[in-house]
Amino acid sequence: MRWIVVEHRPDGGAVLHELAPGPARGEVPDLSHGPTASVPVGPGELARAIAAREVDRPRWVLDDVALRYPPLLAAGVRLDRCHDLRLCHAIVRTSAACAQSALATAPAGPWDARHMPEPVAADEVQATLFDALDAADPAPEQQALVGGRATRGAERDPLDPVAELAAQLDAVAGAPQPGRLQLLLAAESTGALIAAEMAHDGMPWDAAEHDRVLRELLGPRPAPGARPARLEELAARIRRSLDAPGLNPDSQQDLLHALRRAGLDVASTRKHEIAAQHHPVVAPLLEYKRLARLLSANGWAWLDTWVHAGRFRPDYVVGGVVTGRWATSGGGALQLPAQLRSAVRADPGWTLVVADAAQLEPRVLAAMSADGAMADAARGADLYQALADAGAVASRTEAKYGMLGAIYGATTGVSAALMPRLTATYPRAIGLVEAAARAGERGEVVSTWLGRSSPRPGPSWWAAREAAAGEGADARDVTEARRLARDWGRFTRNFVVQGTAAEWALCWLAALRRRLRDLPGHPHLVFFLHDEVMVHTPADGADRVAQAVQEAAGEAGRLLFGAAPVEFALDVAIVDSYDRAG
DNA sequence: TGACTGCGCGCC
DNA sequence: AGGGCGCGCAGTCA
Repeated sequence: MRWIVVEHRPDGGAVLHELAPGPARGEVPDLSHGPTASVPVGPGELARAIAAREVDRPRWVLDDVALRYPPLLAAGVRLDRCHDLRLCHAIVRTSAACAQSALATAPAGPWDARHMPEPVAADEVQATLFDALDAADPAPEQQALVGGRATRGAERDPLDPVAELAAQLDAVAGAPQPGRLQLLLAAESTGALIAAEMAHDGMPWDAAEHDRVLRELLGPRPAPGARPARLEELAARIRRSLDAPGLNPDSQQDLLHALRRAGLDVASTRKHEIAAQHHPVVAPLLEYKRLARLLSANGWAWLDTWVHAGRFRPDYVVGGVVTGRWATSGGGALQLPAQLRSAVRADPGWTLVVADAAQLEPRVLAAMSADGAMADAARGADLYQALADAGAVASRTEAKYGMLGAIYGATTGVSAALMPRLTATYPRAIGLVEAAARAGERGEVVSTWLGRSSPRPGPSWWAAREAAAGEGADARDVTEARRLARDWGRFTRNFVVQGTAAEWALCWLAALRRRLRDLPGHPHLVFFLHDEVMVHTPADGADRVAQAVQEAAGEAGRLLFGAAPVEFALDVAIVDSYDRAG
């Protein structure tokens, strides 16, 4: 495979560095003698120069796909493969598998910033770097690096993408299982391409249907800042039943006082606490909270801001969550409420293929722990039912609560009570999450299957630990330190499973994207959420897309776990609108 | 006025 | 209940 590093220049041009193919299977390039050729490309010619080379489907090495790819997409250029230096740097730098590498042990630099700095002339470099770097990352090391670019030509240029790639590949090569990290870096990078492509293509969104749903539930669209009729009506009923004429039900504080004055035994305005009361205010108040939430999170203002020309374009943030899940920085795409899914509607003549992985996290746990008994249960379409049928628990509901409790770290209630039985029946699976929890309680780093590592606890965590172990420690110090330790243990317990599930999902997505590319009619991904994908496709190609989704799930399982005997079952639906799925 | 925090909600 | 998020609001403080 060809690898081409794109070095962007401040003037909008670039230099394309061709790398020599590596010795084995051509996966990793040979960087020992630098690039084999370096071709300058003028401003305005970059998209064409890249498009011309894309016919060979090289791996494009970019400093920051989120920054560089959207302009290429706008110019009609799509990339098949890439390596995102910024995202991969973050993984390699924190991975326990690369802890001894030069990249991991170096001081923080520009590649540790949340966004890559725009390229600027040398005399402006310093200010830009400081702007881009996280405030939490102290400055002294930066000065040396920045100075290095301007004055010390012999040392590594901190913004040199070829040198950065070399450092990353070197760190990965030194890991105990380099193949896993290579897969993770490839999957993360493909994710960056997909996120940009989905933002470019947009999710089909029927604004008229959205407006219809809002009118039906809230009444006509009010003037800006005014309450819709239905909410105003409910507010009046709430004021009457609490005998609080001036009450603003949007104010938690006012509401709490009014509730208590009316004799309700509540300590907060939480939904569950209110629901447990017997009082005429309960029904209208719960309805008010439900509708007020819809209005503020996904009302007309949201529609105006996020939907244009029939497309919803959230800003996906690849690697935005410590576990490797994606985040979004706008539009709230991670929480599209069920009430509005009818607005996600395929174009005329097109349809939506919606697929989600059934019980992904317990299946991932079964595979990564190589727990034979649990893998047996994970061979069918309904893992929870299989756990119940195997006799580990009494019912499907218990199985579900028990597994979620095991993965999330339940300490009380029904779920915790199921743990002894689960531990006895699935010792390897439960042992894996328990070990991750114990490691976290000790402040150690844990890692996913492919090698993404958890962050360390912060200074206050260690301080509490010190205080509890010190001479003058009292019972409160000890209790507090134990609580913090258990909290962090629950985080690391969940990290290994959620993070590995995110890796499976990334591989699924990447495998699906490659298959879609070969199908007619340009079916394309329009949505991805943790364990769920949506493809917008010409209606007559939907069956083939559904088949591709299934094949991709199988491929993802094999990529991560080899021929592991775990089935990654999917629920697949071919629908005109999202509310018809699942 | 703007930055920040906590609350409450809803998604996986 | 227990993990991970984003967002809008209200309240606080500078």
